[in-house]
Amino acid sequence: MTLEQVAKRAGVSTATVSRVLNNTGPVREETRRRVLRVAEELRYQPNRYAQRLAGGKSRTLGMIVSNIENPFFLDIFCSLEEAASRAGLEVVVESTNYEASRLVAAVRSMLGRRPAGLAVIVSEMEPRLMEELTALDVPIVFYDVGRPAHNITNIKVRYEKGMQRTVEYLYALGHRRMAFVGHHAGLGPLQERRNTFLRTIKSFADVEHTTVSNADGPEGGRLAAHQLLASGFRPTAILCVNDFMALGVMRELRDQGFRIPAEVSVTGFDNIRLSEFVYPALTTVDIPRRRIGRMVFEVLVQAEGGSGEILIEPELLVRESTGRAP
Amino acid sequence: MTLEQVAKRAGVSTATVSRVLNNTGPVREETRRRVLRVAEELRYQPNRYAQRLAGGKSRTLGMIVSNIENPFFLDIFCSLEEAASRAGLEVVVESTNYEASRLVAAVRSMLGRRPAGLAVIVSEMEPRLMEELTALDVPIVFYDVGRPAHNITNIKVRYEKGMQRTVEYLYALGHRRMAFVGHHAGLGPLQERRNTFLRTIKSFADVEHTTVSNADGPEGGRLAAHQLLASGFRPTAILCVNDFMALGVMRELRDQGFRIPAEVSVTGFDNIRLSEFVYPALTTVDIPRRRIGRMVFEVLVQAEGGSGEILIEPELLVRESTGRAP
DNA sequence: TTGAAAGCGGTACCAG
DNA sequence: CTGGTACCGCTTTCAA
Repeated sequence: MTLEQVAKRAGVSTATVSRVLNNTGPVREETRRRVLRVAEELRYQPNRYAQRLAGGKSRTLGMIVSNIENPFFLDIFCSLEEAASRAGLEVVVESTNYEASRLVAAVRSMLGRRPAGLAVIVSEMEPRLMEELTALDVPIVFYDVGRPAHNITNIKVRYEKGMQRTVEYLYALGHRRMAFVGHHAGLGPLQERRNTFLRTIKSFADVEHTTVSNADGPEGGRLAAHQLLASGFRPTAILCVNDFMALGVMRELRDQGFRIPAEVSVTGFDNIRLSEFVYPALTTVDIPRRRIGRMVFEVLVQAEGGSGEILIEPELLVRESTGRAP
Repeated sequence: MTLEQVAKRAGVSTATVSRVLNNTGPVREETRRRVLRVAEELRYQPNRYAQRLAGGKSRTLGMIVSNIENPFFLDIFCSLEEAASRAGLEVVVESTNYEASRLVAAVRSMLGRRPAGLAVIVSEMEPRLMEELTALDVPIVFYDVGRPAHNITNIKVRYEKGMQRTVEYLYALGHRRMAFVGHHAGLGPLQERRNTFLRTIKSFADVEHTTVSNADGPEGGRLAAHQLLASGFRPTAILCVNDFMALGVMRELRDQGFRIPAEVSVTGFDNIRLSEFVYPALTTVDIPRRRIGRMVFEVLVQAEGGSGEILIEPELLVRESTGRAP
């Protein structure tokens, strides 16, 4: 089913059909009706590829995330998508599973779509990618990775601040043996988080500590906790790099008979919606994902790029999974 | 950056560039190298729209789901995506939020992409949509809704069976006051589930029961439970239409001081991965989402459509959220 | 082994 | 108001 067939059947030119379908340019009311009717009858659906090719300006935003199954990323995607669709834009996502090679492939693939903007919300990075992207004139937003540059704006969360607050809070509750559970310790931003933990903890001379790492997600969290406990270390508090992993950590603790928070306190990071539904409700650090999604939209579409850095202040949320050290 | 620019710079025709980039047709080794080098230098990225338009056969699958934030749908998407990308296909998703109008829009939008196949994993339906789709020659898979037809295959879960098992199980544990928590009670498949509950329960003459409905998701589950308890009815078991809502139901029960399962038993449906990480681990009915994702792929791509019905047998998984009636 | 050129299905400008 | 037509950027014959 093509525009031409519709045109033929309606006895008009393709130009006219295009005009009525897109409400562009004047068309006699009667003609309009006729075309509309035929298009309806034929169940005509414009070929999007032809449309884009001919059309010029792009109507799609690209978004690359590390792990779409982690609600943190999913939430950002959903709010971006919401804002975008309100403006008549579509957003296509791709998930890299934290692999730099997939990130490169994803970026190339997105670029092939000639997007109106690109959001790169990932933890992995490939140095040459930065150069490549810097040269482009597509508006880009990075989260966590990258540096501001022409047409590139960065969104960064003051992770240290959240971490610091958390450690101080736990310390005040009497905790002196803490562990950090993370994932992909080799990737820049994630390594940095681990280091932040280490740095923070060292300012308290009398705190024993350790860190473990496993896959992102509840299962990874569970395995990490398992490793941790198997090592013989007995933390009274476990700080997780994100809520998603914290879910698994709590499960493993319970399976091994530890009460939360009576015997072990657990904290997360992100404040995914699930975190207040689990039991005990998770003490965590809020990162305003919906706000981030909207920001991404604004930077990409309304500011049409710009450049610079946006800092987000995370906020400690005390709930039920933490308490006085035993 | 276009093919032509690459061609010009490499001193060859666009045809040749196309050949080397796609590895189609013979090209002298030296020419190939030169073209490749230039393409690299120019960071050439083919325009996907032009490619598709010229190319002919589609390399994309469309998938429409009711609520991408519900892990049930997300899991199916991820496994389909996995299978597809292994075969060099991409899949684009759209989420309807259970609105029939959005379903219609989503289908049209997908059709505009001239997909190689379309998966419609939703609970809402629009009668005229069925006709429209039946006329098409695109392979289609429905889950939950629709009827088999030419090029249309249906995947259905024997919901009654799972429900029956669950009720029997709870009955055997002594439960005589049960409630069903659902969402979108007006939509066919969901209404059917509620009815299944009602039908099943009626075969046990001495069971008091009721049903409530709210939005899909933990928050909806919480609100539903709130309503339920506010009504004065005191169920000893609450059966949820899915795990996602069950999370919220459990939270509300606890907030109101009920112990699970000592005072109230809770069951879910789907067996999303989260269900074994929450506390208490959720008794639920397994629906093999990854298998469904793979099936969708096979039907769409390998069988290139076909038609018929695929039945899936769900299985009760007893975990910690259910126990003897108090 | 390579190039010229005809589409693919639209959009939009220019005449009429 | 409407039609003719030149692209958009790539793939794919068909000849050379």
